[in-house]
Amino acid sequence: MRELSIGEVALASGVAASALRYYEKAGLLPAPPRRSGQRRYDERVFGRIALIRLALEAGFTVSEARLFVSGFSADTPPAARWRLLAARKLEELNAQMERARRMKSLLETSFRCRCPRLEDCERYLGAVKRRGGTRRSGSSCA
Amino acid sequence: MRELSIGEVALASGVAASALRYYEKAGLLPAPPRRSGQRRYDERVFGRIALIRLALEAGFTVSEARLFVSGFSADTPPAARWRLLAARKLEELNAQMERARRMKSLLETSFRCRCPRLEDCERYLGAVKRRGGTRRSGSSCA
DNA sequence: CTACGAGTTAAAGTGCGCTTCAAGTCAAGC
DNA sequence: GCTTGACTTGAAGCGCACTTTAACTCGTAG
Repeated sequence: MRELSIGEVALASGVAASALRYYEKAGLLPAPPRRSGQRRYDERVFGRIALIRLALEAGFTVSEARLFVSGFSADTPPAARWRLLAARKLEELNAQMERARRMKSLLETSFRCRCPRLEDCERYLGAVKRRGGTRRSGSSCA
Repeated sequence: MRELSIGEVALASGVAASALRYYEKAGLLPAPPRRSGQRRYDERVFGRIALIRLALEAGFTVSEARLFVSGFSADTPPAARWRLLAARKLEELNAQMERARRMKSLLETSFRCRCPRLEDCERYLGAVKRRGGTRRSGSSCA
């Protein structure tokens, strides 16, 4: 199990060294042992980093991600708060997926239609908003 | 067709008046006619606002959204750039949905498992990352 | 011994999407 | 005439997630 410098971890993970230091200060990454002042990581850090990136890219704020990874790593589990966060985030993820789905559908439709007027496609948007299908409204977007 | 003040539009749309002014300056909303200096909107603005909010909430930047709505409204259509943006955004939306799906799956699983150690669940995360299923890895997370 | 590259810190800077502020205009009501 | 409240503008401020900067310490190579 090699010991890795912050530069090596940055290179291998694709996350900048400055971001890794920032995550550490923010309580997302545990402070690794130092060799003459320099951080030495072991390979398990990659799992943690992947977890952090997934959470952040899924829309968690840094402090939400902190609670998430700390609750997740089960030392001092603040189970109640963790579950509350998880439940809230599940709803947000559903909303996010729904929005992405609607936007995709709108983009795909307007990609292939030569919709002459904004209004027509807004009517489509309205349809998308309410029913969410890829079906087309009777009135527009040939 | 009533003429609406910015305050009325803000109230009805749920978007702050300051944000509406910002959208106008940013070229997302057309500048409406003024009555003694004050903006007067008609109801069609709500469609535009919904379009803008959907795009922004789906992860478009303001300038992407500007291209999107302007290309969409078909006066001076910069079709090539529009289609390029649309294609790129479709990919991003797919990535976003995939991330949301993975995060959801992780959250749901760890919600109901009393996973004792971070590593085990990271192994699960690895499984989620590679295969993306809700299936469970042989080794962890009872 | 010197120079170099990679690391260290605290603090300041960045870009985005707004929000807030300060100072002013306008129409309506008393 | 005066006040009130909603509006106007440009400019400054904010929160977030980092990045950049400045000044410094190490270990290694020449």
